Amino acid sequence: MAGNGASLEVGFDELAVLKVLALEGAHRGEVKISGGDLAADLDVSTQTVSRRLQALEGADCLDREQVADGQFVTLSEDGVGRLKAEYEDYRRIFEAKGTVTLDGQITTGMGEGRHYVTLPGYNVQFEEKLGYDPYPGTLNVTLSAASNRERSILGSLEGITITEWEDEERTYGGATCYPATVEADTGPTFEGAHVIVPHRTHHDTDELELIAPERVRDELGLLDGDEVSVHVESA
Amino acid sequence: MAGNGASLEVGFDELAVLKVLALEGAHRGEVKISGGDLAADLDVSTQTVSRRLQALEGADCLDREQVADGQFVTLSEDGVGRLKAEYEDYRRIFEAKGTVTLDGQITTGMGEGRHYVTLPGYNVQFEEKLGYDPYPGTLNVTLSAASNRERSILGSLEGITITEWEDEERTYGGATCYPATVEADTGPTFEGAHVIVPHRTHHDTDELELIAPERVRDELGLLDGDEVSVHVESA
DNA sequence: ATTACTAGTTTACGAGTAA
DNA sequence: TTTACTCGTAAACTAGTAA
Repeated sequence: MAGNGASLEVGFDELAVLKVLALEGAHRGEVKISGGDLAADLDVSTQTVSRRLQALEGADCLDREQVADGQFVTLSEDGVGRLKAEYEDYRRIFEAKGTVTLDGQITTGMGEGRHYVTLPGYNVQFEEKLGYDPYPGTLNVTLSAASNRERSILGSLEGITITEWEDEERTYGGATCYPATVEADTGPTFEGAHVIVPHRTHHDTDELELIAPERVRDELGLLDGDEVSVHVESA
Repeated sequence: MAGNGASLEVGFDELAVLKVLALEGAHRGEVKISGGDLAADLDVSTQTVSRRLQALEGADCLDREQVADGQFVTLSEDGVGRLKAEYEDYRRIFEAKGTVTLDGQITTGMGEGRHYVTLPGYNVQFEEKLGYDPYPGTLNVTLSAASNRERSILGSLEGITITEWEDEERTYGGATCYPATVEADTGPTFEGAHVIVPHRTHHDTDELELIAPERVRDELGLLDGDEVSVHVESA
């Protein structure tokens, strides 16, 4: 925490400046620009551009060499990295990427899965839409911190929708299924499972639930705590 | 200018919200989220999230349906369009796009090109890196307003770097070359030329300089004012 | 022409509160 | 729990000036 002068934070506004600079080629090498040009592109004042460039320089996102009528700017590795992270986000959004791999440990759920999977309103849909009658129980995986952060990528995949239904007593919420392959840390894999994501569930869980025609635990010889990789595909 | 309540402008901060929503799949259909989750993702307060969602809704970037414990959000065509525009920018930056076409009129430069092209420090590099000894002179094209705006895309193409050099008197700056094909308005084309962009040049010029093994003007029968399309490729 | 400082104003923020 | 108000404060903006 060196006592740097002012706001050296790189927010979305600063990122926009980086992007414009990269569009001019500053990620590839030295590019000459003037604050006025940037100001016009970004629709802000030249003073604001000046400040944002200082912030970016202070955050080691770019190097500058000022001359009489402008400045030469080169994006640093850090700067390009930030842009690349944004780019990766947009790719995840628009290029329905084929697969996502999530890592975690086998865990024992609270038995809810077993109950729900056997309910007729769901079971009929599983047979119809997934093509099999699931083993009465779910394989639960506690995701690693990194994978849990990636969990949201599932939303960008094509899923198989299980619609909500009701009986005389209550309503049962819908869910989305994604084809998945379970790979045990020790080598063997199980194909033909599905990740099932209930629509009405707390977002802040780090558990992934899967269903399959057979009991995956038995097929792969999995015990609680065993590491697995779940390869999720687009439907 | 309808007297809308407050700041309905969609800035980069609001765009960031759109992006997070899209990562959750909101560009594909209804997605359930809570302001708190978004606030955590974006590292801002829930109040700010609330305000930004209102701004995005006011700008017709998304539709919302609020329920007791959160809200269902769907990105509108407008909202997805804004994200797509961003994505296109990032693609231009990172996916060295194959070709760019710039249009303009043939013009007579100030003869500087002829002088520089023949200097030994450059000539040696041309032979080595481009594979030919250029005709002693440059083909100058005054770009149309639209093409001049696209000129910056060149920076995102892979180029061939001509390094700076010096003699006893002074230093000669570097440049970047891009393979190019010149297409005359009348039909004939010349392949095997190169756009040359000096590193130390004013950004605000609307002239494009090309070098080639032969005199392109003669090969294509070009006169000042003739319209040409320059197809620039990635090296 | 630039860039960047200081000063004054506006805008955006987050805490608290209500529904 | 939610979402969205009000309100006091803090941050960011633009205008003007200097280098």
